[in-house]
Amino acid sequence: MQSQKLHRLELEVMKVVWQLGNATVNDVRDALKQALAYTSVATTLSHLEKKGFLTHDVDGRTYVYRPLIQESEVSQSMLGDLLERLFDGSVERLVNTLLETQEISPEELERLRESIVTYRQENGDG
Amino acid sequence: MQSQKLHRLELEVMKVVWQLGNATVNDVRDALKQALAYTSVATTLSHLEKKGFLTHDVDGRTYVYRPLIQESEVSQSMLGDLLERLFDGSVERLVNTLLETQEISPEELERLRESIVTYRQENGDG
DNA sequence: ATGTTAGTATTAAAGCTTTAGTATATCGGA
DNA sequence: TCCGATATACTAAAGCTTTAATACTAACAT
Repeated sequence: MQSQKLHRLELEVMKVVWQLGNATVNDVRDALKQALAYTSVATTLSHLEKKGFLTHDVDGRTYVYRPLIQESEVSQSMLGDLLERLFDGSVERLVNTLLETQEISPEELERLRESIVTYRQENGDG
Repeated sequence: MQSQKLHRLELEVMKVVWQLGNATVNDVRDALKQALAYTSVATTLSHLEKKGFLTHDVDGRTYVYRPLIQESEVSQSMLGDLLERLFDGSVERLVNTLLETQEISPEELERLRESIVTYRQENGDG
């Protein structure tokens, strides 16, 4: 697996496949918000397979694609990339930017705090 | 200002200009890690100016570029975009991904916790 | 058997960023 | 004044993703 970075359309297509578990061209096409020609979707799936993100099984004439990489791996990779490029690797700066710009409910803030505390405990406090 | 999303090279160039406050083509060229022809940097600066991210003053024959947009605006915009596209807008999922994948020191974890608590207090606790 | 339909394979156009060559202008020194 | 150096302007090639047309193939209904 190379870069684990996906472009806009590639990511949207992968999201559908992740969601459905496996998917044909038509499955993906139907699930996409964006209206695309059948062949556009097929080409994108081919690309993703060539890049190693997907593979397919054959069902009659039809290819049934399934992921070879987890959504979490891609999310981690792309988030890590943005962290470096935009925030010079500073998690603190990134999180503070989120706090400043996103509307976060008190409940979610509390869960965030708990996540951090839990994580801190699990990984040795000092 | 349109999309506030910058591509790889555009972002690297803007980072230099933000850092220096203002910059000539040579200033940017010297500061970039990547070796590029003078004209490549000049073209990129022109593009950024056409897109409204920069403007320039004239000093003799030389253009001195300066930002028209703050780094924080771009960071916010691009992070928000990733949040939507990768985490369906869930700050919690994004932050948990950071906790799982990034090496965060106990000190930084503590500062993160404090940021969240402070932010929660400032915005009405429930 | 055969024609229609529904797949995939192949090819490439369109649209974008990156990269840089060439042309042109101007400043400054001999 | 004239030449070299250095600056921008203009143009476009290279490399990439997105998009889709066309060609090809096989299944299935009649």
